Amino acid sequence: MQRTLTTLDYTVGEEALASIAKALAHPVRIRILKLLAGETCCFTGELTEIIPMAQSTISQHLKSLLEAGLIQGEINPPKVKYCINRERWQMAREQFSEFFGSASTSGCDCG
Amino acid sequence: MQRTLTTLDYTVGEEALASIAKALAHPVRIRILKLLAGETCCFTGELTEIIPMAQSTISQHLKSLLEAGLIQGEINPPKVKYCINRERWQMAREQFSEFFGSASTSGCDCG
DNA sequence: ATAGTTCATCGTATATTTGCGATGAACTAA
DNA sequence: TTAGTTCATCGCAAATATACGATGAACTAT
Repeated sequence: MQRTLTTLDYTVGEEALASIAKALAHPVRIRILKLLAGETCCFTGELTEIIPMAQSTISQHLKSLLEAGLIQGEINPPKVKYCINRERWQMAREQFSEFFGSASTSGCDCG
Repeated sequence: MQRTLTTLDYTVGEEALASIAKALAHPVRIRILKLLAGETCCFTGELTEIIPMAQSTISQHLKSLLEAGLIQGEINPPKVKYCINRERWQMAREQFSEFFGSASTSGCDCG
């Protein structure tokens, strides 16, 4: 959107974390990732059979996961194999871990 | 939206994780959380001074963080103090940790 | 060549998110 | 009472997200 008058510039870390979080912000994408993560190896469009959603919709979700870098695909005609991008997955894991670890454990008098 | 014909029912965990991820899906909310997390104690609407955004916009972001349970507020007239909800924060941390830990580390032949 | 399979992309409709200014509620200070 | 402060909420506009069916690209099999 970016209609903010004073251009707010975020750090790379802030952008990155928000970007990954956005990719995780829909339950069906969580499910897809869990399915892919559970496989010893790759997975394919059996997703279409498992998940009761239009094929185009699933393809769209896969695209957003791809763009977030959380998964990767390999065209394997006539199919396409998708799997977790282990490297990025690990990075994401660390980013979240660091983020959640940043809060001081000392309580506050709120609430 | 929910225009899916076959009602897709997600698990509680899927919904919960997606819900928290949604709250983290905007860089300004990441920044707000980092600010709150960095304080030894609570924080207030100095956010409005630190972050170059309309007061109403910040208030809206705070609301979504509240609804996600990640922060809590205490009315302290004429101000309002916000702080991290340590309990929910810890829960979120564990949920993400578990989620990211679920992927088998064995590589795949994709990509 | 013809038909079938698998998948991405386009176009469309609707819902949600994001941002702002304006207003009002709640309280304090004078 | 009258101002002033702090914050939430409303109403609006624009951008994104979500879902679908339809179509097309790429490849296989016959």
